Formats: sequence, C-alpha cells, structure tokens
Amino acid sequence: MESPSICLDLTIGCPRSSSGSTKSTSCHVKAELGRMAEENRRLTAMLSAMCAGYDSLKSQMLDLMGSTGASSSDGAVRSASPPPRKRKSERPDTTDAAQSVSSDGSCKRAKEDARKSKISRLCVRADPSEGLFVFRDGYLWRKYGQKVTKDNPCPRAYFRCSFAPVCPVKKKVQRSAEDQFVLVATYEGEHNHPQPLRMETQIKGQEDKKTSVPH
DNA sequence: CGTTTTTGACCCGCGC
DNA sequence: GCGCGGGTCAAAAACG
Ligand SMILES: [Zn+2]
Repeated sequence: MESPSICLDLTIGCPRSSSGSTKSTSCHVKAELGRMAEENRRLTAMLSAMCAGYDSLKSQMLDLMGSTGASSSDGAVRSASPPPRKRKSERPDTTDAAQSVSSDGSCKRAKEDARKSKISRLCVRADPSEGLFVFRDGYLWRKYGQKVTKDNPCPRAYFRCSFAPVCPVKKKVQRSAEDQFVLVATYEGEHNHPQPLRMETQIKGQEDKKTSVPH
C-alpha cells in the first residue's frame, strides 16, 4: 500500500507576495483556498482509500485467522466460515488478489481468481455518494434484501445482478462501523455476460487509441 | 405496465 | 429442541 505519486505540496504558509494591492492578495488567497480545497479533497480520498484498504485487510485477516476472536474495540468480529456447506463452495484459501488502489480510492481487482474461489472477497470504496447510487461498478444490481447485523449498526444490503436472467453474482454492501464513509462490498460469484455499463460517465479519459481509425 | 425497492416473514445452520 | 444470527423470498409499494 504505497503512495505512488501523490504530490503533497502543502504550501500553507504562502510566500507573501507583498504587492501591497489587496486585490492581488485576495486573488492569491482565493487561489490558495481553491488549492487547499483540492488538496483537502485529495487527502480525504486518500484517507478513505487507506481506511478501505485497512478494513479490507482486517477482514481478510480475520477470515484467515479463523475464530480467534480477540477483538479489543472494533466489533467487526466476524468468524470465518470454514464449513464447506452452502450452495456454493466457498473456500477462500488464497483469496489474496492484489488490488490496485489509485489515488481516487477506486480499487479494482482482477477477476482471474474465479477458478479457485468464486467469491471475490471484499472490495471497498470510500464515497458517500455510493449510498445513493446503486454502486457504480459497472453492473446492474437489484437489491433483494437488507439486514441489520449485530456487529454493525448500519444495515447490510444484499444485491443480485439483474442484467442477465441467470447470473449467480451476488453482492453484499455494508458500511463500516467506524467510518461511515467506507463501504465494504463483498462480491460473490462470477458474471457470465458482458459488462453492460461502461463505467458510467466517469471514463478516466485513458482510453486506448483506436487503431482501426487512424484518421 | 414493467421493473426495482422495501420490508417483514421465513428458513436454515449452528451453538447451547 | 430451541433460540439466535444471518441470508433469501416475496408481496406490496414505489418509480419511470
Ligand atoms: Zn451479472
């Protein structure tokens, strides 16, 4: 979890332009304020991403650890599910997929671990707007249940992929108990249909060049 | 009118 | 066997 290329130039102590004119000073102050706001947002996003990664790791660790419930103050004591029962063989032995977390907190994970464990454990986001949207992960979900767990005061939502009539993909979304801004999502299953949505209106602008249409 | 959300009921494994 | 905790169903409502 390294901070790749985040430039933290917090120039709070402005270098004092000393122009005498209050107009330019106010302009500078405004620009400074804008920069600080931007910086603040970036930091918030980064912190959220960090919290997300932390929560993800913690959950995975708890899952791997088994039933060593030595929780001090967190409350996210969720014992693992060793029983190989259930309708789907859930056996996340090495469910350690490396997820690349960009500076925006968008974590995406490769879906090539489907052969071993069909449930891709846990991917988190840190977006308060996620609660309103159905989850902008590029799929259509239909909520089919909601439960409140005793660990977390916030209810947990259960989604199911509604694009294809037969799609075994399910999803659980729950916001962290400590940080309301951290959503913990647990994907389960594998899509057997092409992804209908194209990241919505948030294309990074990093699309590949079209080789078929050079001109 | 079709689809999705809501929400309580139901079910089922598990521990006691 | 029973209670508890969590996952799913399904009827009604809401939304377009
Ligand atoms: Zn699907």
